[in-house]
Amino acid sequence: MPIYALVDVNNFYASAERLFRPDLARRPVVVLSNNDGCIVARSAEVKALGVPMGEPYFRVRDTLQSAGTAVFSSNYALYADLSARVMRTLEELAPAVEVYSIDEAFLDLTGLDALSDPLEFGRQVQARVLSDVGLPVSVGIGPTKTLAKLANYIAKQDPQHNGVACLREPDRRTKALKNIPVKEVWGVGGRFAERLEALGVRSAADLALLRDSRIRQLFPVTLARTAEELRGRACHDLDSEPAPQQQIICSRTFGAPIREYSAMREAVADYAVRAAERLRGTGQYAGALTVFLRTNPHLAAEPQHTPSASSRLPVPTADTRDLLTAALHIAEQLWQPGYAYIKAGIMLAELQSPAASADLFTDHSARARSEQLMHTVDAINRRHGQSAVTFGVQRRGPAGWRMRRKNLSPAYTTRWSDLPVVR
DNA sequence: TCTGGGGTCCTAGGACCC
DNA sequence: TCTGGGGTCCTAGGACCC
Repeated sequence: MPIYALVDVNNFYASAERLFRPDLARRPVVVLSNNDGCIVARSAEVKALGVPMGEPYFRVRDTLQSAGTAVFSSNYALYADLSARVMRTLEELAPAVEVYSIDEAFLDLTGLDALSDPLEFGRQVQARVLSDVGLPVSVGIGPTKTLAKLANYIAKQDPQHNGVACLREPDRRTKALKNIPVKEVWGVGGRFAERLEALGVRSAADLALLRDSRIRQLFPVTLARTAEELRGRACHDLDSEPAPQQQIICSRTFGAPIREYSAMREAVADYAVRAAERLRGTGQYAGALTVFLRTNPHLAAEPQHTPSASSRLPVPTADTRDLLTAALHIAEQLWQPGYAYIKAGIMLAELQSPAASADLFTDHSARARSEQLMHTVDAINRRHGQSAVTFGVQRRGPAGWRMRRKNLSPAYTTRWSDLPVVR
């Protein structure tokens, strides 16, 4: 029988901010989304205040302030680096690891000796990550990924567990699942939960007991798999080598609305350049590109415009110049004066390997020159900072549309000038 | 004043083909 | 009044995840 663990970092972004700020150990901490818009991470103290995940910051600003909360803008350079360190440690502890998100990983523990005592194994994982990286993790263990996720939920729910729980034994499982709202099950979101509750399915145990034919009749097959996993039969294998990415999206809300095309052009160019960098990072070429613009949907009284358009690239490419040309061409067609746009974005699709996109008519020497140039640009920017080399249409320096990040912490671990100093 | 960003999978329905 | 059936591909929308 397979056995999985789900390990995740507690309140990851908030814990990451605390790592280099021991003075914040007992203070409430929140981290905001891009543009300092929403709450995306909360320390335990903030959760206790009843501040929900995803809440717009301006609505809870006063509450947070009077509790003496330390507020941070998202610092992805820091989180990505710490995430990589956590994953490296996990890879030393388990034969196979699937990095599932920036702050969590599934471990395949099948056949591991440590499993005679799963809880002890979980405690070892906690201790190792804490000593290697300095971050607190929780560990859930179960015979399927869905049950490992649920065990992780239980581990966090009840302080008695100290962040480790196991759902391997069938009879313990039946009891535990009764107390878990169906909404907490991995794969059951708000919509499905509502419909399930209308059918009288309130707990994870209820879902496990729901007849398979009934589920398939009313829901997509994905939910049938989820229920099967709750019953202890694995439908999802560990995916330690994920399939190549299918699309790349680069989009941002602006720091202030854009009313002039010249500013939109700068923004779209900026996003296209970033999307292209990320594309090259995957080693793939893009065959199609979409641009979208959006006004502010929260301002119902204002005129709304949310145009988008795609085009297939003449030849699949990872060259920033090609992607810029295509993106700006579309943006120009989408643009209509008289609107206050608050967001724009680029999507790259039909990603494919360079080999797959070459044919009889491919100009291989032009391709080689393009690859070399882009490689050089990327290398310089990696070494000297993201905008050491920019393209003509990109704006250098500040602009009103750039994202707000008022409370950004230093890039402690990835930039020499930001290295923490001990006095 | 202030409401994130980046992904995947599934399904239904239309277009098209034989 | 009559106007098949079945297959494949694509797209849009909706659901989920973090």
